[in-house]
Amino acid sequence: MDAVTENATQTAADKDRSDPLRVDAARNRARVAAAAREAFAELGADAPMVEIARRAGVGAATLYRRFPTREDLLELVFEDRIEECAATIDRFLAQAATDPWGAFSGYLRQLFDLQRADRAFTAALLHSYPETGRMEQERQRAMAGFSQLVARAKSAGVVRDDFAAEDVELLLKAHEGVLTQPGPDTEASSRITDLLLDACQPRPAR
Amino acid sequence: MDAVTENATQTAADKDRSDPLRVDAARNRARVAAAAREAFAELGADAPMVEIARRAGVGAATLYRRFPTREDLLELVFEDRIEECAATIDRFLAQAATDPWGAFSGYLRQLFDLQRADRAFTAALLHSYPETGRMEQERQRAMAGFSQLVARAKSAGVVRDDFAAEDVELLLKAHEGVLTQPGPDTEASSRITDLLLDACQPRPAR
DNA sequence: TCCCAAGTGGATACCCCTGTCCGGTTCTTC
DNA sequence: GAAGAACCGGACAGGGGTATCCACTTGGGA
Repeated sequence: MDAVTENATQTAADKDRSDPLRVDAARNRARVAAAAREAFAELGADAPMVEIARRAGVGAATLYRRFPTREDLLELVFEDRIEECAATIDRFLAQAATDPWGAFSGYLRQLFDLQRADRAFTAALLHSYPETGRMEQERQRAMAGFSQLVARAKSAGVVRDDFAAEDVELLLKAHEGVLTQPGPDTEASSRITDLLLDACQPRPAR
Repeated sequence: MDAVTENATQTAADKDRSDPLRVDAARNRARVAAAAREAFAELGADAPMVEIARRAGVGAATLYRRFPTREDLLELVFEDRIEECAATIDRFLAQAATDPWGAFSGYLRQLFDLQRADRAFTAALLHSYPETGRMEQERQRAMAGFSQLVARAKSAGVVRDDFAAEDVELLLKAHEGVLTQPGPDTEASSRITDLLLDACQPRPAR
């Protein structure tokens, strides 16, 4: 664990507490966050809590004191990912004007890449958080951007008319299925990616 | 558990033993098999062994004596499913002559239906058993039949040229992903089914 | 420097699951 | 219908995970 991000970002997990953490507590909190990021990406959203504590070089109690539930930890980590999605959408929105299909497919491929790199990514995106934290906010921003991408692609006739922006959920789940099943080779992932993207295109008259 | 299938079919699990089971043992064995079928379909291939024993109204020891490993139990149950796949392929092969796309898509829809009805179905089909039991045999028969279906559909120009019969594995995994993720509604399943089938068709020139 | 609230981590209780042991029961054979 | 092999299932050991407790340590204000 070299070069740990020492800035302990205050999240919803302890938004209620007004007084700042003691320096050692803040350090441990950051370590736990980093370990969680790593463990979730590698092991999935159901990575053992003790494993996260172990990676952080911290006792289980310390972890639970700062993050009482798994959800608290997940939320912290997932915010990064969702934010990443929301951030990249802008780049592709710019592209959409001249290259609707490239923007549409490019963004989806980007999502699939993230998904492949992070075993917990799908859970992050699909887990609907009822509470309206930054998480949910960013998620909606990403969805709104994608909706525009879809609308542009549809009006250009490069995406099937009955495609809905919400279908992205379906595509992610499908890709997840390929990644999850035994033998999660990159080849299968890229193959299903191509198939799924093709499925988004207008159907040929038959 | 009414009207249990009392005929204790001898499977590979105890193919070595020559002398027949005692009647009470055979009865329990059949009960375990029925319970396993039910539990795997409902809970997935990782259904707890004790749960199966409980449903069978049998002690854990009895279950383990007859089926030392989970694989033995899975194999028994999966044989049914695979056999079902292999059996239905013939029906669609007949249809393929006059309606290549209908046969191709019909068979895949059939597979997806089975998958939806049985949470362990995908594991049954995708788990590659190295041993050449009846299981593997039937699986290859099903694959051979499907290959013919694919060949016929491709030569008729209704399935994309680069589609390989082995891609069915990919399609099943993708569908499984949609079923597995939270909110396994039938609607999502049929939506992804349509999308995946469309993806199998020849791509429009673009 | 001293003090104590904040913080820590190892120990622990509990739960769920797997797989085995063994004293008691039941089938089958003679 | 008695003997004994086959069989039964509750009890139990063991492994891994979650979450909590508590005696000890440490940071930072007075």
